[in-house]
Amino acid sequence: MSTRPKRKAAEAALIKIAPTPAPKIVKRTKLSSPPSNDPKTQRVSKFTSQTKKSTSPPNVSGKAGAADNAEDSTGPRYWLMKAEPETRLERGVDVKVRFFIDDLEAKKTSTWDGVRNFEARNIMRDRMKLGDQCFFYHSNCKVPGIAGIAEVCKEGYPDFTAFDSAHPYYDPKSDPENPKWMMVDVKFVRKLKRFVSLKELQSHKDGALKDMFLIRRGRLSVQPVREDEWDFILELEKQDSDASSVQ
DNA sequence: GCCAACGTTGGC
DNA sequence: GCCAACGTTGGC
Repeated sequence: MSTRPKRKAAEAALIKIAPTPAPKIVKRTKLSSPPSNDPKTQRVSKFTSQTKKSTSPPNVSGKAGAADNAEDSTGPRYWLMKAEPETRLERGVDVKVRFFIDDLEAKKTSTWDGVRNFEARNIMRDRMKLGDQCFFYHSNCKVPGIAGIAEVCKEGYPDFTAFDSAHPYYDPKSDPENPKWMMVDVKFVRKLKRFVSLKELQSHKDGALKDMFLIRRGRLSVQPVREDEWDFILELEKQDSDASSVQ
């Protein structure tokens, strides 16, 4: 997270956090993801975009856009969350926000902190529900792509890393009384049998994945995945990588 | 490391 | 509320 809020700073966070003051929040598990945009962008789709459980209020702000996935009321809903598996320097300092599928597997669950983009925040705050399935995507690395699957195990709540001035994802504009940033917790489900790279996904950009958010608007760090896209990608997973392309 | 795309900020 | 300047994301 850190400045760029991207993904998983969590770990880093942990690392750093631990030592830091962060008092109130005890639980930080860690992970984070990136941020992204805001409300205006959203588009409602034909699917309904409402969240299903009535739990959450319709936020005005946002729904995520895109075609949204599934979100609707029934059935499982799907998302894609980006994590950065490689270390990244910020202002010359290793911010240690790196987080990848093996880290989640080892930890079992993690916070998805560090997202500093309104649209992504709105998705986590309003639309991600317990049990929703998420592709765990590796970004900003040599071979970007989908590495595994996670599941939402705690719905939106304040991202406490924003309150900690010692944390790389600190945001002075967010305070506990009026949190600006939200996160969810996810748990490890499984790694894909083989890594499905962005390149491979892009090879279907004129076909089954032509509307996929990742392809159309790559920058959003937490984004919806339609059920048909989800299923298609799981079918790709079953094929030989050779068959398709990409490694 | 480059750079295009795009989100955010802030003046007006 | 528009829009230009600026900053970030993230693939390559």
